[in-house]
Amino acid sequence: MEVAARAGVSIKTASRALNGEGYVAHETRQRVQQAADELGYRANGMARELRLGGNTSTLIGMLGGDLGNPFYSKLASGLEREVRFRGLQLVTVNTDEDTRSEQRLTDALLERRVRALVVASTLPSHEHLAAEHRHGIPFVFVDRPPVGLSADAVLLDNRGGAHQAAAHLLELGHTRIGIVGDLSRLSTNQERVTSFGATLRAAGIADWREHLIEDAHDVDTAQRAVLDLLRRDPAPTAIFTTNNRITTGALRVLHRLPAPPALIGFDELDMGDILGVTVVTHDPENMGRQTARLLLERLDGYAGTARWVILPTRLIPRASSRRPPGTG
Amino acid sequence: MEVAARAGVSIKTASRALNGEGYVAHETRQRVQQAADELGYRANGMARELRLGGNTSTLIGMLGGDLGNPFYSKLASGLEREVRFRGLQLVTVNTDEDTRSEQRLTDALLERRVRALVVASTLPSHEHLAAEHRHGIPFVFVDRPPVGLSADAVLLDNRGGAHQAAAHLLELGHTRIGIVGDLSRLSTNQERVTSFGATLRAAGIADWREHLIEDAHDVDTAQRAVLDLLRRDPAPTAIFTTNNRITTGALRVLHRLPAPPALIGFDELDMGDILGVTVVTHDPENMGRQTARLLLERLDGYAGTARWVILPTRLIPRASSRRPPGTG
DNA sequence: TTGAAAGCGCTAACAT
DNA sequence: ATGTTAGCGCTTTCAA
Repeated sequence: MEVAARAGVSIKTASRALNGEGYVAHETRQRVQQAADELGYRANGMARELRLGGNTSTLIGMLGGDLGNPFYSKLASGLEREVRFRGLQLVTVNTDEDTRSEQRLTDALLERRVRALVVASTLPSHEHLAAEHRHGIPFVFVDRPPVGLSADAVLLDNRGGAHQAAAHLLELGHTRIGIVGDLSRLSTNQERVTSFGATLRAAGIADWREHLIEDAHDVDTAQRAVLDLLRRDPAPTAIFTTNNRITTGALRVLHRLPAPPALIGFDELDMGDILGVTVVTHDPENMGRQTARLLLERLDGYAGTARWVILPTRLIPRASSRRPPGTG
Repeated sequence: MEVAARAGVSIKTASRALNGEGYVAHETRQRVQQAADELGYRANGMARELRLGGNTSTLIGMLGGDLGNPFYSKLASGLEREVRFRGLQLVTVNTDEDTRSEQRLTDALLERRVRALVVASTLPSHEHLAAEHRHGIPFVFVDRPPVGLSADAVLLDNRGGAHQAAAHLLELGHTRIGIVGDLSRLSTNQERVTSFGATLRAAGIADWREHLIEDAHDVDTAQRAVLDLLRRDPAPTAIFTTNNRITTGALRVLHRLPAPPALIGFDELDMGDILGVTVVTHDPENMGRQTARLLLERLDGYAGTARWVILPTRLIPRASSRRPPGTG
């Protein structure tokens, strides 16, 4: 250690001084501190952890496909606040929904020995994590469940939420309802779409898939999908959008229409109340807290079977669903 | 290395096999690979980097006070996409605007030897980073400039944007204009407020500070501040909000009013066009790209003086500022 | 094609 | 109160 030399002490004494361990003469400590400052010295955390055996990291990794989405950022924020109490730090990485990226970033986090990993994955399978998981590093999956791997998860009641949305529209007399969905391979989307459809079918609407458009993954695509639905004859009198981005796209189209169809979106919107959009809402920050809870219990030694927490959703009726089927 | 033992080879051979270096017998490689799989082995990135001397990390750290804010998440996303081309990975940490947290997280990232650091700091000074910086690890400050330290930065033309907002309102005939600002210690806020005020003063409005409320850091506080302004007699006929959160708070109040004052907000809003809110906008993703550019040039060896990039802002007039001063 | 030894920066254990 | 030795898991260098 360069610092030790400059201060004229042994390497170990320098270490003691810098780490504030006892048994260092006042004057020595000062000399070391000064040398360190002059050199711009910073302890090498990697070497320390390497020496200490690897489970001293205070880093929790979180991996997500689209952490820019307010849903995930609120989730992360709830999680972060919770783990911070325990002296743990959250680092997040964004995979941009790119599978290769997700692989590489998972490796990077794991190789750097994060203490635990929170995964909001878009991958179709997580078997590549199985070995790691058996080795003891805790994973908690959020929003989307682990596949090919038994691990803790915090999920939404997607089926329940979609069911409420469908029931609400049926009650208002709608029978021709369009659905605009996200990537069809995503489990969240599948659950929302199929549950919504099942409720329609149970009400005697057998051909609900006629008005289903999926894979509208961004706002622009969603806009086009909604336009497509509206141009049909007869056009749907109501539309269900399966997430916040898609709802945004739908709003961009609908707000220009003199007599727009009814609208229900999954996920609350920042301006949902102002815009009067009926939504199926839930509490992302609470999701973060639940995630933290599972994580911390694992860190505290719980080694039982994987636990899944399913969080409730709630329908908030607002103006956008009050438009009766006749108006369109 | 446990794997080596299990495969019955030397530790070095195992290393070679796993890293795909040449000169390993086919059969040996397979044996090693199998042993690794069975053991759930994962290379220890810390040990590798330690051995390699420390500048092999592919991690870029980004530190922000409120990465959940769409402004920062868009910025991060622009940055991420850019560095990914270079095989670099972005990890972000959120300090929740907490000074102690910011300190600790900076240390954590630096101790883990990230390759470079992007800082959206809320600290009043960054002198503690000076030594580090001299040591060669590149910093790029975004949104808020470095203080007590000479480093690259990507900033917004806050003064210009605020000036445009003020000029726009003056042109429309407003003379009693409320301002709701963020934390007064933040340089961004100071620039926006003082520039806005200077433009008013130049137009003969000397008492503009009468209608200034600062430190409205979250949506709720902003709501209360706007209500406070509106209850005054005479109330302002227009309001300028210095960031997206505050604008959101203002909208919550104004949208319920029969004859709301005019409104201009700094930062674009997700639903800005739908809601018809006049804003001073800019391009956060581009900010991320510019940040990446400065960063990568440093990584490529540029060692010249610090460079500041100031990005333009643009006024988008929409319905919310078309409300004339007489209406309120 | 494989292996042995040394050392990256650090700290625990044991001297002194 | 301070120093020495060993070793964390890896890779580089040199040898076999």
